Formats: sequence, structure tokens, C-alpha cells
Amino acid sequence: MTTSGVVPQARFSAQARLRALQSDIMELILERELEAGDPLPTESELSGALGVGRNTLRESLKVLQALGVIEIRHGFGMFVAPSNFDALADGLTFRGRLSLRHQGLEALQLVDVRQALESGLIGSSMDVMSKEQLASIEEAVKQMEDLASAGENFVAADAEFHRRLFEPLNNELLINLMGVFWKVYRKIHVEIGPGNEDLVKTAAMHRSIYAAVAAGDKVSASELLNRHFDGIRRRITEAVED
Amino acid sequence: MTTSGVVPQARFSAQARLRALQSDIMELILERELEAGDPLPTESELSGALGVGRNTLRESLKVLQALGVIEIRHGFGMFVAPSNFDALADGLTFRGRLSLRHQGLEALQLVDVRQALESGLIGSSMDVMSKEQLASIEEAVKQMEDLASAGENFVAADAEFHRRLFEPLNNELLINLMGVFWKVYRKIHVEIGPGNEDLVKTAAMHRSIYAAVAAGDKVSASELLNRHFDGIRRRITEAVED
DNA sequence: GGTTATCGGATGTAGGACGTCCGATGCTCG
DNA sequence: CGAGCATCGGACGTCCTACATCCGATAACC
Repeated sequence: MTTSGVVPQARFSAQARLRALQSDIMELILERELEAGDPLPTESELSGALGVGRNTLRESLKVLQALGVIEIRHGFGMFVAPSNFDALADGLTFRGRLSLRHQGLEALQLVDVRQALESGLIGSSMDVMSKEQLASIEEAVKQMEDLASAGENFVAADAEFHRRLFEPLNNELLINLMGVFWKVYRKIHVEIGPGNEDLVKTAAMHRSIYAAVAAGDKVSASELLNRHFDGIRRRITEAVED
Repeated sequence: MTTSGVVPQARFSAQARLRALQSDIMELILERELEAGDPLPTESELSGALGVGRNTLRESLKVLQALGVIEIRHGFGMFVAPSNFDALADGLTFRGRLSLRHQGLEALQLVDVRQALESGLIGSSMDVMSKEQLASIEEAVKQMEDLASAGENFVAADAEFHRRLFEPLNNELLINLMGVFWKVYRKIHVEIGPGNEDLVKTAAMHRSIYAAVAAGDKVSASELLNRHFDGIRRRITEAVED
């Protein structure tokens, strides 16, 4: 037995300790009333203040970075981050691809959630939509149509269309979540291959959604979005059945 | 210059390299067709295979663990994880609390998203709801009423009510997301204090929601849920205005 | 005065040493 | 012979040291 002196609180699982460490760091940020963009103490300082080695601390810091809590800049310092959902996207993408090998369950669930969000919120968004925002939506549609007639893929334009659809709500969390879903879907899209999708038809579908929004017809807009998602769902199902 | 032999790909930001490393690990899982619960190579093996130090590797592994991609068991090994959104909850909770110091913007956005999901999906859930599931919902209501009349708080019962409301959809992703929102809301709830909420009134509100669901009245159910969330939103706004 | 070289500090990476935990093997004892 | 326990080996957890890399700022230089 070499346990001379102080015995560390050994009766806790390592995982719990690491989570506690993360909480401590976040608590420290809140206590010191740091705002987004404010600098955090250096690794050495934190390491000393929290009573853990730099290595252990760094593992927690990396997690916080992945969660979008802090931002780390090499050779400069660490800061409270504004917002970053990229890591979540990676995690979900992984699960989605993993599930594609079975029945694509998680991928379909993802579509369900997205559908609920979009068709559920389109009405509210239309309520506060400005003329400029409406115009920017049509612009995205036009871009899709151009790309479609050229036979090129238009995933980016598609994503932009949906993003602009809900920009008026001014809800960053929602935009971020939808961004995550898009990222995942895009990756899955690559996985299941281009398939036999009809670009022109898809573009036309978006044109009709825009038309309903422009006309202020909430019911139609919601309905069309639902049909849009049915199509996506069908494509995933078909791809899995190979 | 001591760059003898191979020069590491030095022209990339450290952050990009770390993300690449995470992707490599996930790619490795997909390539080897590992399923949830399957063991990963040991840290040493991975460290060697990917050509990075154990320390760097561990930082990526910890992130993947936080994202719910892998599960790490001390002294045993690492495994592909089933599903885990806890870390996401922590990240969102932090942002929510951070935003409470301003105008509670992010907290309100969170409620908006939750509202869209719940009032948007209640109809679909009612379509596939079994009698047993309906009964379990009433059970949750009863529990809330009991606790309310006893003057005790019933956050857990409240969360359970909402969870059971959407259990029929069989959408794990949705349940997880809602679980995250609850976790965040609960933490924020503690932050803004018990306030002057009327427990009995809240319980009654849930009773009426249940009644609408039991009666198969989708429109009323959705409407009541919306009103429920309006109340939550009001409480957050009031708490911030101090 | 503008540009460049240098410096200090902070994060990034690597490797080693030791502690801690877990499951499995093999032993002892009833 | 079987149940319980001690031991063992492997794997993750933590810490330390050393060095590389990067960034911003200061100071030297033209």
C-alpha cells in the first residue's frame, strides 16, 4: 500500500467525475458572468483551480468545445462560444448511417421530426414574413430550377430554401436544428446514392410550396410540405430495401 | 529545421485534424460493420492504427462518448453505444442558463421548438395510440393531481405525461429530443425559482389535455397544448424581467 | 513610419509511468 | 464437487514532462 497522505475520492466512477468536471467548468463560466466571446482562464490555471491534471482537464474541454460551449483557438486561448451544433450533427449522422444498414429506422425518425417542425411552424413563419424574405425564398426556388434544368444536383440550394422558409421566426435554435438535419440527410443522401430522383420534379414541388406561401395559404403550404417529406421518406425506404 | 523524414500534415488547423480523427474513428466503425454493443479496438491499437498519440486519441474518444457514439467502460473496453443524448442536454442547458441573464432568448426559442413538435405531432400520435397507452397517460395526470393537492412539485410527473403522450409514435429520436428539452427546462426552472405557479391549475390544464386526447379531438388537443406552452413562455418572460 | 524579426505565452502532440477498475483464471475450503 | 475468494492480466484513468506549433505583441530594422 502506497496510499500515504490524502486519498482521492476514489469511490466514484470515472465517467461521473468527468461529467462533474465539465459541469464545474460551465459553473465557473456562469459564476464569473462571462459572456459569449469572453476569454476563459488558461489550461494551466483551470487545471490548478479545479485540482486535476492538464490532460484530464483537456478531455473535458474538448467535449465542451464539441458541444459548442467553448471555442478553443490554438496558441491564443479559450473563449465562451456563440453557438455551434456541428458536433451534434456528426453524432446524428453517424447514427443515421448506422441505422441505414438495418431498416433505416433512425433516418426515418429524423425525417419525422423535421416534418413536424417544418409543417408545424410554417404558419407562424408566414405570419411574420416580410416581402424581402419572401423574395429571397423565390430566389432559392429559381436557383433550384436552374440547376435542375442543367441536370446538376442542388442540395445546397434546397437547404437554403428551407432555411429561408423559417428565417422570419428569428429562432436560432430552430435554424441550427434544421441545419443539423440537413447535414445528416445530405450525408445519408450520398450513402443511398443519387437514385432515380427527378430533379425537375423536385424543383417544381418547391415552386408550388413557394406559391402557397406567397398566396398566404397556410393550409396548403403545410400540406405541400407534408407531401414533400412523404417523398423523402419513400426514397429512404426504397434505398434500404436493396 | 528538424523535419527529417516524414513531415506531418502541418498545414491544417488543429481543430480540423481533431474532427478528422473523430470521423476516422466513426468511419472505422462503419467499415468494420460494428453494431451497437460491439467492442472497439483498444486505445493502444487505435492509437497505432490512426497514427496519433494516445493522448490525442483519447480527446477524440471522449468527444465521441459525449456525442453518444461510443461507450467507455473503465477497465473493460470501449463499445459502440446504443443512444445517449445527455451531453447534448448539458450543452443546451448551459446555453439556456447563459441566455437567461439577458432576455432569455434561447430559453424561449427552446419552448418554441418544443411547442412545434408537440402540438404538431399530437395528431399523429393519437392515430396510433392504444388503449393501454391512453390509460398510462391518465395515470400520469392523476399523479400530478395528487402531488398538486399535496402542495408538492411534480416536474417528474409532468415530464412523464408528455413523454407518454408521444410514446405511441415509436420515435426514439423525438423522445430523446423532448427529454433534452425537459432536462433543460427543469434546470432553468430551478434557476428562475418556484415563482408563483399554481400547481392545481397546471394539473387541471393537463387533465383537460388528456380529456381532448381521450375524446379523439385532435384540434382541441393541439390547441390546449399551445395554450399550455403560452403559459410556460409567460413564466420565463416574467422571471427575466426582474 | 511601415515592415519585419523576435519573443512570450497558450494550445497541440507525444510518450511514459503509475493508479484504478473489471473480468477471468485458478486456488482453497466446506 | 461446487461455491467462494485471491490473484492476475489487460484496459481505461490520471498525471507529468518535454517539445512542437501557433498567435499576438513588442521591438528592432530599413
